[in-house]
Amino acid sequence: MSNLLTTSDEILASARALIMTGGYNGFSYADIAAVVGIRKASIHHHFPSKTDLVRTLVMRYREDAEAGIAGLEQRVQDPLALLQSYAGHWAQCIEDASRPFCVCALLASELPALPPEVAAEVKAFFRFASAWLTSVMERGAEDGSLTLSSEPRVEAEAFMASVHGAMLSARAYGTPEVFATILAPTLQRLTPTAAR
Amino acid sequence: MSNLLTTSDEILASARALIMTGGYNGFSYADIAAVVGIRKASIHHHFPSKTDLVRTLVMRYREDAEAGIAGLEQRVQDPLALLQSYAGHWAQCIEDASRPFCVCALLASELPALPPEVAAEVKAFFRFASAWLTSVMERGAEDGSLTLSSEPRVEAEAFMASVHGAMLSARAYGTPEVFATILAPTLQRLTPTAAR
DNA sequence: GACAGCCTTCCTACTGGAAGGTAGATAAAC
DNA sequence: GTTTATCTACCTTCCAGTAGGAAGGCTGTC
Repeated sequence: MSNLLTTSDEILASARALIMTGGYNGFSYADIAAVVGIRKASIHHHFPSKTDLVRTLVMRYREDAEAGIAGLEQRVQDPLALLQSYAGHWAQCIEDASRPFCVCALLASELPALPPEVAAEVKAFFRFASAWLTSVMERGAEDGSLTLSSEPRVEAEAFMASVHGAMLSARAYGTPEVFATILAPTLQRLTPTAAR
Repeated sequence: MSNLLTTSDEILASARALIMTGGYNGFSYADIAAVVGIRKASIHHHFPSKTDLVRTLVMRYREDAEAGIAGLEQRVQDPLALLQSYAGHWAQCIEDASRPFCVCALLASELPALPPEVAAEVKAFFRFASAWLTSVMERGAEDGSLTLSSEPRVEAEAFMASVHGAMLSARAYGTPEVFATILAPTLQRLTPTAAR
């Protein structure tokens, strides 16, 4: 086995790509098998049920996000720059079509139809993202690097909603630039007048 | 037939409710049959294929939205009040769980996996909503009832993104109030300082 | 008014294929 | 020699969709 990725990782990666395009009910074990190059039954060896597979996938997705955020926080301290990096990250993912949609945003839209175990993981992702953005808003309000017009918590939720809504519009119009176009004024509003 | 709704209308209504909870692949003809109280085959008489059914449903959804907007424009002239009514409409729909999600927002998230005919109708809905919101922003900028920080087009896209993102968050957290919480600062930013 | 033919709507019964999942064998790895 | 990973073969259930027919209503003609 000269491969860098384990089979289980390949299964997760292809499932993630498939979910990003069509959601939970938009892919099957047969689809994954075709991409990875193994048989359906072999997938069941790694993930007994589809629920197991997607729950693991979402857990891993959140862990990756947590690691990404931790890394970002080490490189960047300024709250405004953090928000810009976050938005910029997604702008790039959408524009180069590498990760055209947030897995958890897509799954959240079909939340009532998801297996409860998966739904719980999706909710956990939202809570994590919200908590991080709230902490960024709090730091920005404190050191004056962000101009908030509401409490940090509300500002964080509104920011996350803009990101998700902008993703949706970019997909609906088929024009990736729309994402950056929508985020630009959102970020500008948070920028102190002195820094403009 | 003492019924007020035709069977075809009942089929469309139950399909709409089912799509709102789980998207295009989240329901089947059998699900509709169970709700409406007829057999699967009878649905095929009204809508030969699932694509036909959903395309018709989205077309009708857009027509209803157009009629709703036209009615609103007759009752309300002030641009800010129009935006407030629009947001308030959704806040109510989400809070009383009657229409907990926008059909087109949900379908847009799975756009790449939809039949092309359905995808085209979803895109048309986004274009309509965007055009209307842009016209509201333009009128508001002209008569001073709205304070814009970008061009009307951009402001309209950002507003729509906030609405869709707020819907998603309300669903993800399972707390309908989040929708209004997110929209409040968005509307406040558009309100002229004198009117606050 | 009665009948004939047609149209609409719904039915039962079915098809082929895809879904998620299982049983059990094989072969290499530890 | 047990564990791990994969396979073939199969199961059950569900899916969208079809065939063909029964019931009832509408309409035109005598």
